[in-house]
Amino acid sequence: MDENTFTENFNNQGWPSKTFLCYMVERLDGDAEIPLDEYKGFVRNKGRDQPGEPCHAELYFLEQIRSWNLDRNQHYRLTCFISWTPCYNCTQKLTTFLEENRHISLHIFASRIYTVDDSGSRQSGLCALQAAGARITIMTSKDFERCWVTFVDHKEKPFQPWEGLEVKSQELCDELQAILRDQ
DNA sequence: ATTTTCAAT
Ligand SMILES: [Zn+2]
Repeated sequence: MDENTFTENFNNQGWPSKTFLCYMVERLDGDAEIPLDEYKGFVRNKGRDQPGEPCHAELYFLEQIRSWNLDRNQHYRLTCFISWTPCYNCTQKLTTFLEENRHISLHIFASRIYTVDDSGSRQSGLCALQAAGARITIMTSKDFERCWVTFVDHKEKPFQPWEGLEVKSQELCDELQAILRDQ
C-alpha cells in the first residue's frame, strides 16, 4: 500500500467514502506465533463508482480466507486493520464464518466507527461478532504504527502520528466500549 | 457540487 492511500484512509479524523482492510495471518502452536507471510495483503471495497455490483471490503476478505483452505487441525489468528468498522451485514457474515471455523480467531483493529446503519442493528451486529470470539478494538497510535510498518511502502520512513490521533482514538474507544457493553 | 462514514443528495 502506498503512503497516501494509508494516510487518506486510516487517518481517524477523515471521512473517506471507501474502506481498506489490511490482513495478516499467524499460525498458533502452543505459545509460538508463526507468521504466514504468504497470506499477508489488503483489499478495498468496490464502490458505486465502479462497474458491477458494489461489494464491501470484508466480503472480499472472507473470499480470500476461504480460498486458503486453512488446515482445520491447526489454529490460526487473523489480524486485520480496517479503516471503518464492519456494517451490520458484514458483521453477520463474519460471525457466521467464525462459528463455522473454530480453528480461526479474528482480531479486528478499526480506525473509525461506521455509523450508517441504524444504531440498534449495528450494536447487535458488533456484539454478536464479539460473542463469536472476535476481538474488536479501535486502533491506537501503536496499532497505526504496526499497520504502517507491515503494509505501507514506507521507504524506511518511520510512522508519523498526526495531530489529535490519540485524543480521537480514545474517544472512539470509549464509544466502542459503550456499544459492545450494552447488550 | 456538497456534505462528509464501503454515499447520498
Ligand atoms: Zn459491510
